[in-house]
Amino acid sequence: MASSKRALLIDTAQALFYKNGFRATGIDLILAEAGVAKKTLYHHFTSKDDLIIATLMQRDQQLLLRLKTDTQRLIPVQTCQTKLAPIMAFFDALAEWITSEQFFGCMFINGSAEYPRHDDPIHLACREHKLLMMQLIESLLVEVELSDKKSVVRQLSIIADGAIVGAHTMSESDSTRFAKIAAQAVLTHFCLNYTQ
Amino acid sequence: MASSKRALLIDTAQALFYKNGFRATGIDLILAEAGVAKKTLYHHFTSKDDLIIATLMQRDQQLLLRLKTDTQRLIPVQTCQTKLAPIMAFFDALAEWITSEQFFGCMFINGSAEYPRHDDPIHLACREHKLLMMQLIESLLVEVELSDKKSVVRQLSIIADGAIVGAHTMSESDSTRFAKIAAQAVLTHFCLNYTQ
DNA sequence: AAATAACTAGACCGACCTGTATACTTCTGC
DNA sequence: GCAGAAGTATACAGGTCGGTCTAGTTATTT
Repeated sequence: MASSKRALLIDTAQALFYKNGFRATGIDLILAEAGVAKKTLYHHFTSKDDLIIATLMQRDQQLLLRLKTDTQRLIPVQTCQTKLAPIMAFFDALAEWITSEQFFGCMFINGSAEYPRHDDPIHLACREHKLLMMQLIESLLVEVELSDKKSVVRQLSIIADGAIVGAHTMSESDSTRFAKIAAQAVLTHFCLNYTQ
Repeated sequence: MASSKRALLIDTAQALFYKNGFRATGIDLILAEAGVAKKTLYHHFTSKDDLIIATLMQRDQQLLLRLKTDTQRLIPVQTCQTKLAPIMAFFDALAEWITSEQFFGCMFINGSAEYPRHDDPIHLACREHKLLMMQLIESLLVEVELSDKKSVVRQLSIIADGAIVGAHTMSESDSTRFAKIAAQAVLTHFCLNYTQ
């Protein structure tokens, strides 16, 4: 195995950063939790910020993969029109994630909150994830005929983010239910071939 | 004046916390910026967390007042149905705030991100603000006949939060435009007496 | 005018932070 | 089997953190 320690460090850091925040989580805690020497960390990463970005990149891939997989699994159980099933299933996948045991909001929204400067590499990494999330939403709308697809993608992205924030900030895990309803309303409004 | 220093400290802290984050902003920087002695800070506040909460409470009042005022001002220029004008004006007020010079997201979303534990006093203060925000949205819907008002309030609240997050995390200030469109779609869908 | 409250300036504390250096050990590829 | 990479353990540097303390100064109130 090339560098299992590197992977172990990222996994440990991810759990701690997500649960407690980036600035609140010290290097020493990560090292103690992972059982790894400090020298090893700085062998694989140039700085804490570098570790944060690597953590965000892994989280990005894992979360998108999870949402994609869960969405596909949930498409068949949708009761709506076939072409809308993928995007509706996406909101169910979102609900599963949000109501799962370990949910502390979106790591990327949290990251951009802790590193507010728009030119900060960490902030930019968070932005990158949100762009990929929008691409995922767009990919689930390929079969849907919309009067303005770009606009609908933006609207659904906003609704998804709002649901995540609502669930975390207000500790109300049922926000995805309302997000799905809002998404349906948007799709009804802009779908050219919609049948209730 | 009872305690101008206390007000000065809160004002200074608010600007710095908002721009740079809570944990990233040290007590010493606030004191230097405000030109106030450390002893004075700990005369008015028991701890940094106490100052943070006082800051959040002031911010809560100021932001809600600003949004209420701006909403009232923007009601007359709405082109939609009269009864929907208040809530539509709210999304324009949101847009004015988001596109204003100094915007670093929602201080309460950021706060709950930095203090993720749901029982943390700071997290709870952020939650409180979001509840008041929902009350504001609800108050703008009094004249609107809706099939399920509670549900619509939640949906609009989610859309508003999504717009704020989108503007900050993705650095795209036009998110409120799409939020307003989504809000219109939701209202169209649930409004009993809607006419386009 | 006296007393009390609010304030300044700055030293200081212990804890914690990121990151580096030293010295040694284990693993791994050729 | 040996060289080099990757690892451990730990001390340490240099700084910042929140918070306390002392001592003296200004304001306010009665």
